[in-house]
Amino acid sequence: MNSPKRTTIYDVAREAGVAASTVSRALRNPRRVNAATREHVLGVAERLGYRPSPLATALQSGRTATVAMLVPDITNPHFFGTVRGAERRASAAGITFILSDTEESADTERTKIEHLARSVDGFVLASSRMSDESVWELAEEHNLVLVNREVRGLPSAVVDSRAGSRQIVEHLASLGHRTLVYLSGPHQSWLAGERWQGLLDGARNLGMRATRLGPFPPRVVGGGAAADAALVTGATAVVAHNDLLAIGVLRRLAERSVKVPERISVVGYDDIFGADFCVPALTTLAGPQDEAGRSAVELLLENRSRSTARTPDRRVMLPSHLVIRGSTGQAPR
Amino acid sequence: MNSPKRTTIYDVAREAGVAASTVSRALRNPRRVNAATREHVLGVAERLGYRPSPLATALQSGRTATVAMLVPDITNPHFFGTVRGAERRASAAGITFILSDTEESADTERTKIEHLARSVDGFVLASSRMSDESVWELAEEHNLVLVNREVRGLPSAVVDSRAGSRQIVEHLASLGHRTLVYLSGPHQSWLAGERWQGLLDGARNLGMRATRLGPFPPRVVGGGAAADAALVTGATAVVAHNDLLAIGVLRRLAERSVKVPERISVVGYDDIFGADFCVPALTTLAGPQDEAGRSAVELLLENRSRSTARTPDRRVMLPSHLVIRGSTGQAPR
DNA sequence: CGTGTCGTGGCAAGCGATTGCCAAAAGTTG
DNA sequence: CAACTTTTGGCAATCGCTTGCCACGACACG
Repeated sequence: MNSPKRTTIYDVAREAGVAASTVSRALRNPRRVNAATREHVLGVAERLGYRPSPLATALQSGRTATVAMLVPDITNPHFFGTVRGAERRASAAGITFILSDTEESADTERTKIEHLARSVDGFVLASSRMSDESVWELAEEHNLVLVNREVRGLPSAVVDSRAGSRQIVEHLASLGHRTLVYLSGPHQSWLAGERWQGLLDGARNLGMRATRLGPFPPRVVGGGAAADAALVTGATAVVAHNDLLAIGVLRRLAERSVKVPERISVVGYDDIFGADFCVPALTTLAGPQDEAGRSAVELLLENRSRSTARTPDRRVMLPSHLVIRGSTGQAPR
Repeated sequence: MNSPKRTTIYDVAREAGVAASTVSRALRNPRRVNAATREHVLGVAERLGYRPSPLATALQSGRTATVAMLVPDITNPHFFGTVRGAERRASAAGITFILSDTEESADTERTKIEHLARSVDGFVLASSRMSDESVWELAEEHNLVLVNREVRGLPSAVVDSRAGSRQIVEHLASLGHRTLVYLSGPHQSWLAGERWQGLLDGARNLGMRATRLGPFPPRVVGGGAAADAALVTGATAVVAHNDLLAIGVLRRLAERSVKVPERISVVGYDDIFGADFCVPALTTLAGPQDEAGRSAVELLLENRSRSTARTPDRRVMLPSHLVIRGSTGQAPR
């Protein structure tokens, strides 16, 4: 492995009979050299199979053409769409994409940022678990864009959960439900707060009663306890923090022979893979998660200007929509 | 963003009253400097919040402490486990993890490798779509480890599909099936070949008849055509290239009111998320995919020695096991 | 034909580390 | 105490590329 020597800009320069600087310019700054020279240099470069060293370029110019995305848990299907969108966008721009798992920990998040800081142009923080202050503080030093999280003055791409949550409530109300229980996600999750607020707003408007339980681990296994807890509240509808949890709930309810949706309706968030073929199929709030990832990278790219001048905080808010399936139905009477 | 100036090794050197080289040694090569000086330097470095520049280090030393993983399609749940395992392992070793999607294309694969070559210490190629020759050729120049793919003389980590496929056949035979049809995956997929061979072997041993159909796109949508094609063969059991396809088949069969497993049994591969809660739950060949990812990175790390001397080809073969669920049953008579 | 402008290309100084080589200091030995 | 070895720290080159600055020639203009 590792060829003895890769061809450098100097090899090209020598072969083409010009200075290294000219080669560099021919490559990066076309208008700075004579068209003819440029052609020639490009030809030689091609012939020699020259490939620039991203490292050297980055070291010198300060631009790494790399972005990193930090995700609390790559295992969680919730993030698949976002990761995919971000990767695609980066790749399309010829930007290297680093993916890192932060294990649901704010500390790990901070550590990784510090660690990667010099190797990337910026970070996409998906559902960051850090406090507002921490994020804000880090943003002083690093180029950050948030996904599904908002912090005063920082660029972000979020899928609207509030309006979506209100849609959920309206949907439930239209089916005759008068009470709902929200099975909350992680304590530090901004999204969980948003969702709850949206539900609360909606409930208030429609005169429904909404209660919150949890937090529960936002995974299938969390659904057991969540379902049991939900049942004792007597609510006719449960809204789970995400589809994973909702699927867990569905499973537990089936175990306990509680009919869905006859006896109780279940709603999730994210419309992950599988939400359409679990039984009953899950009513869920779908959103363009990959679009969020895409936008985030885009914002990052815009921001690459090294000016300390904060760009007018760019925020992207993406609409969500309710996908109605078999897990919601008329409230029992 | 981007603080005006990050502290460099020189800042530390000045502040500590030593030469830059000493600082470098204190950090990397402890035994090369006096313990006292070392303490002092480390203290100053700490106080100044010094963080080495991975770029500079890499440029000089040739080691980037970075690995890249190339995946045909990050969207495909099949790879989630592998990606996760690889990311975890890299992260644990303090190694930066680059993830890239090759869009099921051998060309993209090659391009990306070429592009990243200078920025990484090696590549993990998951289910590479390149020809044996291409891979072999690239391996001359780059540090490669394959996942779920074998090429003469190259290190690889694979989940055993052959033995697993035989298990599948045995299982089906024990249920009285006499014929099975394999719904094949992508043409260039090595794995598809392995699986088919395993099925064929098994069938031969047990006197069953096995036929192959396809290739089909290994996604849920591929299941429609696949199911229809399978039905006309009259086989009582279908083995789909992966769970995605199997789930698509299940769905199509349900649409056509073909009872599973009464009328026909369905088997998948991978045991992806959802395989346990689709209806009927899917019998599938499960394997430690994350283990494969983990091992691959490990092999890469071992190989980092820049010696051109090929290390004794390390291969890791991981056992798979059959998970039997509701989609397989007694053959109809 | 002198002078001012532009268009091009080269020189050389970094970017932030690592490392071979050398020399001074310290320790060892007879 | 001389001669020698070992420890320890510094100098400076190097990795491959970018870019500010300068110089040279061509061309335009009066």
